[in-house]
Amino acid sequence: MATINDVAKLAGVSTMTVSRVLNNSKHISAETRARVEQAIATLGYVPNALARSLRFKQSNMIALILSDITNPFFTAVARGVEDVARAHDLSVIFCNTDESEVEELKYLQLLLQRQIDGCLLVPSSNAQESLMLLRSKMVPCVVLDRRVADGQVDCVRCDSEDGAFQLVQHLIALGHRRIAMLSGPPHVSTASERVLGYRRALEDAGLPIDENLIVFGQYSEESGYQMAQQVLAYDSRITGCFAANNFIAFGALQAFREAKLRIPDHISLVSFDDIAYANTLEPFFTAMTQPAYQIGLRAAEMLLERLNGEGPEQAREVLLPIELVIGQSSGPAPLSRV
Amino acid sequence: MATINDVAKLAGVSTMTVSRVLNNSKHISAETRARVEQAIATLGYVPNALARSLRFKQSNMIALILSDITNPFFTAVARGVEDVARAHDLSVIFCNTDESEVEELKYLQLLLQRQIDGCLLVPSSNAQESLMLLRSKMVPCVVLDRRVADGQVDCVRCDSEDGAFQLVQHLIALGHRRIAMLSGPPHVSTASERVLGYRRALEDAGLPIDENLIVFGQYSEESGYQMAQQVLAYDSRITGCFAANNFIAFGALQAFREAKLRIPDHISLVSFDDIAYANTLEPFFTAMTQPAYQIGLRAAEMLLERLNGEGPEQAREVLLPIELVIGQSSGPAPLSRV
DNA sequence: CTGTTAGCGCCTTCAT
DNA sequence: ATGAAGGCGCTAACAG
Repeated sequence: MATINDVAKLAGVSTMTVSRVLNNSKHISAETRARVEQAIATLGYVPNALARSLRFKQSNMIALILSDITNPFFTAVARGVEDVARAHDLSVIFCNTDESEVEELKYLQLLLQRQIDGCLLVPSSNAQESLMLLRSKMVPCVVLDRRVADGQVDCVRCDSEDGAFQLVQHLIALGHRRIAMLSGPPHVSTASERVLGYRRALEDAGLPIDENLIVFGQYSEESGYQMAQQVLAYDSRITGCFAANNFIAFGALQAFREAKLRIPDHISLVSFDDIAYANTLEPFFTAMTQPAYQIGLRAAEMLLERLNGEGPEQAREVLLPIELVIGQSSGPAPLSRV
Repeated sequence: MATINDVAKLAGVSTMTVSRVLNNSKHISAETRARVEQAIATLGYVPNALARSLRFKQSNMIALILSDITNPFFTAVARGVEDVARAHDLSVIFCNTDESEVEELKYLQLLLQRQIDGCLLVPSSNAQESLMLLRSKMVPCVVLDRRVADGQVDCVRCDSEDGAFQLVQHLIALGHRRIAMLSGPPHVSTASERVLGYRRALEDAGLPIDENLIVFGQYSEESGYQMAQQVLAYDSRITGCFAANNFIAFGALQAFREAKLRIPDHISLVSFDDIAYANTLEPFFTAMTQPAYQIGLRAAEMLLERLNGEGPEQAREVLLPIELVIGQSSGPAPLSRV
């Protein structure tokens, strides 16, 4: 790979002159500039951004750490991030933690070595270790999707508790009384808050809460499948089910089908999801939809502000609106169930 | 951020000694090593990978260039790539081209500046410009999902023509005679090859080919929607439809629903997709499924080999198996249609 | 076992 | 308008 020196040699100038041409410095004679540009072209010279980064102590790379890019919700988030990044010539390094705090910290270590300028983080837990690490290295960070105890970091997310409340209220309004709650990892804020919303909706309606109908697991299809089976084994008469996310909902769907439970005739199933996937003409899932793309976009923009030293001193929390989309997976509670 | 020099000073040794400790060099006294490690810990020192890269002329970063991470197929590919990369301490920079060759080249330029070690590319066209650029810079590349004219590059993909052939054969076996073909961008190999397979299946069955039933567009929902409408406007009696990918299928689904066409009673709809999304108990879409995750995995492994200077001299082409999954979106052709 | 020198490619500072 | 020197953080090669 040709270096700036090769260009300089070929053009018969000093490296500084080449550097000036590259950076559009004013004080360059048109003739020299032309000669340098000629040399650049013939050598196919490409500036070394690593060397540049070393000088400037700025890599123009940011990290996107999330649990699983395979989840359409996070995919949309990632796309929002990438669109902003591209517009600013930032490169995005992406990392899947699979909700493992250990993986998250391992990644962070690697990313700090790579001198990332900033970090977008979907925290795998509410432990603040990652945030403290980033702060100790003065690397700006914006937390996405989830709440963290730490009060000093920007955060873009939706109101999980309220969303859960509305979803369960929807089921209650349809006449459902025995409603299962299949949630994610308890240390993840969205999972615990959705349970809180579930509880509040039941209490609000004066309905009893059966703790055995509340199950925590993983945000995965397998886990959703297992949780649904577990709940059915405990009480086959449930008529409603609230899955804390789309993967859990798919898993539950499987379990219900295998149990010969028709949706929504025998059982209603509601969940959280990305808005894009629910926005069809006749959505199947009744879901609380979140603007995933916007979450990524907004978070990336906020990170950019921090990188530029802009924005208010204190941490900001942005709550993006959610919307209940009613699909075919929820309907009136059946009068009786075996 | 503390540097290696700060550590050296604090430990009262030279920077080289610190470097040796960091790289687990043998010839270090236990006592010195301990002192250095102590200094590293108290300073919270993190080695600068950029400086290291500059020395080694190796960044340990690879690029993943694809059309749209939002497509579950590519998401699964990305996940496969990332899993391999993580296992080898490589970082993945990801880029969406939206099928634009211009974007692709712009990205490539940026990535070359960042000194990526290798590139995984879902080419936006069969133009070889990108490949020639990479080759001129000696950056190894593996092409994913699509065929390119260039015969000197490793490629991991599925057999689109054969898959299309089987899908259309499936429709024909069900009695369908008037089958629409909604494809992607004509310069993308998967799009053109799926049309070829479509043609071959019809010819094989001795059925006439109506060129007006073959439409090219984008691999997007909107485009699928429009193409379906266009085809319906031309001939409302079609009973079968082959969408070249999942997004097109979704768009077509919308259009058919709006036209009050029930699936599969009035019209059968088949497409290509990722295997994970079709592998449910009762899949809705009849689809030719591709092992997306495996494609990413395999491609990343092949790239790794190239990075290590391994593998055969000449280019390899890996064809991964595809599988027809029959869902509820295809059924016997109706006897008559309005 | 440890230190010195030099250089990866680039750019800021100071000369000319 | 152009060039020379020096250093960003790191390590290979060579001392000692």
